[in-house]
Amino acid sequence: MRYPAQETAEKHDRIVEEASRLFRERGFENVTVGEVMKAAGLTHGAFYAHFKSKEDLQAAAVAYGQGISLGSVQRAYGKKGGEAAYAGSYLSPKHRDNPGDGCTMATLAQEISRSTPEAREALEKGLQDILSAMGGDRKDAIYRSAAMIGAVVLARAVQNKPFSDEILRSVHERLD
Amino acid sequence: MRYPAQETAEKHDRIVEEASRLFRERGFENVTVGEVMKAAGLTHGAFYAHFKSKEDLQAAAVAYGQGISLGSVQRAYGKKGGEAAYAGSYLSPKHRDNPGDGCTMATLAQEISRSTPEAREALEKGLQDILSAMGGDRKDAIYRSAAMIGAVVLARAVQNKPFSDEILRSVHERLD
DNA sequence: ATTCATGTATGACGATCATCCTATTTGATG
DNA sequence: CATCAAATAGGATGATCGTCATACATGAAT
Repeated sequence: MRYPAQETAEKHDRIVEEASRLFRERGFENVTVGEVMKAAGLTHGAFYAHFKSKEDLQAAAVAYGQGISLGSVQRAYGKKGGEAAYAGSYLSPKHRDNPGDGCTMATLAQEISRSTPEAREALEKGLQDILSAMGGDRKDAIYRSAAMIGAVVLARAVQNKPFSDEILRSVHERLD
Repeated sequence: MRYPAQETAEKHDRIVEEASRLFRERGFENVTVGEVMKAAGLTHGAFYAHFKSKEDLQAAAVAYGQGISLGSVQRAYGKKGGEAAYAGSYLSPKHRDNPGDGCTMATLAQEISRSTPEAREALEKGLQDILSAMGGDRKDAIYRSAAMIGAVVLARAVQNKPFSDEILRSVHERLD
């Protein structure tokens, strides 16, 4: 590599980060390669020097997003009462209202289901890692994850704010 | 109307039904207006005699799908042990493997979140109706719905079959 | 300093798709 | 039977977007 290897790697990472954020905000289909590159401070033509295809980027963005989520879980569960604290922040209006900065599964899981094996693999590995990090009974971890994801998905789909808040609160109460 | 009103209405319904099925199978963005019309036995040109736009059709398809789901809930909860029976069928491999014939929220909720107010309204009304039909404690109905939807979403996203089955089973056990 | 593989920018291509246009067909109505 | 609004078919249009081609810039290696 004649370009500084480090800078290239940083640009690569920035593309993935911006893609991950944009995808979570608007879904894979509603974000163009050009937008991602612009957000990363480059033009669309340079994209294919970094990724084989948009689908390739999608898989990388899912893996990145799952990594961020895993970090959140590890950080929360590392402290006392982490399980409750994690549920509290996951089921917060803040998380609901900021999908671009939140859980990848709660924004993209359905689209990923219909996506490439690579993207699905990235989701799956992330989920397994998260379940491990949650520790305790595995069935419990699965159940809690499903309930939290379902709650945020519904809370985001609903337009009526009180109803949306009610969904978050109801599931939160049942998980304590 | 010079065309038989009944036949026209039936065609209208068939378009919505086929659209609902196709959208649930592949998502809004991956189904074209032409495909829907073909599935309904018509050509793409006739579409705009029935709907204002594709978005209009999406909202109608969501409303239709939610209506079907409401019927399922009402039918199950009308019998003794209906709550358990409903969870059993919702969390079944059959439901997971046939999204085109299943719950609209479990396939399209995330896309609907980013869709028109009309589509979101259709989801929201359907959810409220379903929660009412589930009866009992409303908080309980909400949390059961969130957990079931989250479970199916995750079970569909995951590629490893045993893991996918495990997700369905784990959530099912916790709901009994 | 010269070289040259790696990145980057700009523009173009080709495919897809929602939507519109126009001509044609249908059958209820009078 | 004649009429004509409603419905349909088939094609055209215009926009979007992933991807590629070409030319240029960069700076590590020699």
